[in-house]
Amino acid sequence: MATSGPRGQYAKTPQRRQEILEAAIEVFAASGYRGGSLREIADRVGMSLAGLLHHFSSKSELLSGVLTLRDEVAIRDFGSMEGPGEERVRNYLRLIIGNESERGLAELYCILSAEATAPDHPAHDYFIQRYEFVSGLMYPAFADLAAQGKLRPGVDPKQATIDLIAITDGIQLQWLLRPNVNQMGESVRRYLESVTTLEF
Amino acid sequence: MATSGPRGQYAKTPQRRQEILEAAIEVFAASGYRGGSLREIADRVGMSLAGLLHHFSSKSELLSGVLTLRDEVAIRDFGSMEGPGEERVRNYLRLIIGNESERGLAELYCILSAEATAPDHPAHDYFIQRYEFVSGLMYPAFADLAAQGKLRPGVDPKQATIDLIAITDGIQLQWLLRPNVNQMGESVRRYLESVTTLEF
DNA sequence: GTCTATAGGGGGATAGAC
DNA sequence: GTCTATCCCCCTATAGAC
Repeated sequence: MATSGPRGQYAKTPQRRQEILEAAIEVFAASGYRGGSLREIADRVGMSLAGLLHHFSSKSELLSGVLTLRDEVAIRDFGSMEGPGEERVRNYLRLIIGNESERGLAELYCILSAEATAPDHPAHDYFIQRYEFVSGLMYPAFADLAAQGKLRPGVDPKQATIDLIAITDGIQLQWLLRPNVNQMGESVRRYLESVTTLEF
Repeated sequence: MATSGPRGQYAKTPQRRQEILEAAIEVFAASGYRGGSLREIADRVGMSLAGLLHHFSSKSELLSGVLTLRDEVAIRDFGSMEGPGEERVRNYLRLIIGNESERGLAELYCILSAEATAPDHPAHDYFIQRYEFVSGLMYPAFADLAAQGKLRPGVDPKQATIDLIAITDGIQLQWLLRPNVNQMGESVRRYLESVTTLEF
């Protein structure tokens, strides 16, 4: 066993793995997990199906790789996880507005989360945990705003967390179906202004 | 040509068609259009694949049948399309609350609408038109409420229409993934109370 | 109206050469 | 690390008997 440095389990060809993951994101975004095929992903990256399966030993493992990669990027983009409530909600809105220029990413989460409502879907547990993660990030933010008197009267932090996530997911679906009709950030901004006394 | 009575184009075995459509709803709800198979639908209704294809000549035609059937039911359930704004938003909320006891239906629309964001999906145009239909139903309701001074200051009827649909779709997805966490009607009710001066 | 049989394609995954 | 060849499964759809 070599020392667990950069030549560990996944040191074979990090670059190749990255290419495969990016192609997989495109294909899964367009056709979902069920509808997307490993052959098409392999074609896009210019290799054979068997070659791809050398790097990811099964379709579901490739999906795991995609989700892990996206989590790393998203967590980095979000910025601080420790700041005050106001900073977090502003970071959230900034992230949603940023997604307006990444249609493929919105497509990916839209189709995967819908597929993953089926209990036997390989990403079922992932999406449940993802909701818990986002809730666990935003609920304290709203609770902090409440403590500072920055929530409007009658607004419950727990409900606000649920509804913020709902309007985010819903506007994303709507944006994908009718790209011309609205901008995602506007709906999320309106929602945040409707539950807080802040301006965004 | 017979007179266009009950023995028209689709009079062969209306009951058989109905059974097939109901099985198709279950299968498409669980696995989506791409993931659902005609064989499984045929099995559920206790007939062969070829037998099924005698009633619906292709998979996409079966999907059309499902969507048409659901539209008929939904339009009937919604009630009056002509009443004042207040009645319409109340009908909308009532419909959403009613859906809480029809999980299969929520699953169906959730997965099909996500799949249908792909331009080549057989239900792509259907879901675009569906958004236009619902918008065309609810925008006049909010506009009427605005004219009666029943919208809160700063609320735009057009934006309210978009956000109402967004929160509805989003809370549905969330409900499917974590059924224990919330009730769909509550989020929609909260939204309606946040944009109007009415009580629900 | 329903069936069996079959065509014809695409899917994920493995074996083994290089 | 990448390939070709192959296995076996499931898919939609059609042909034709009953």
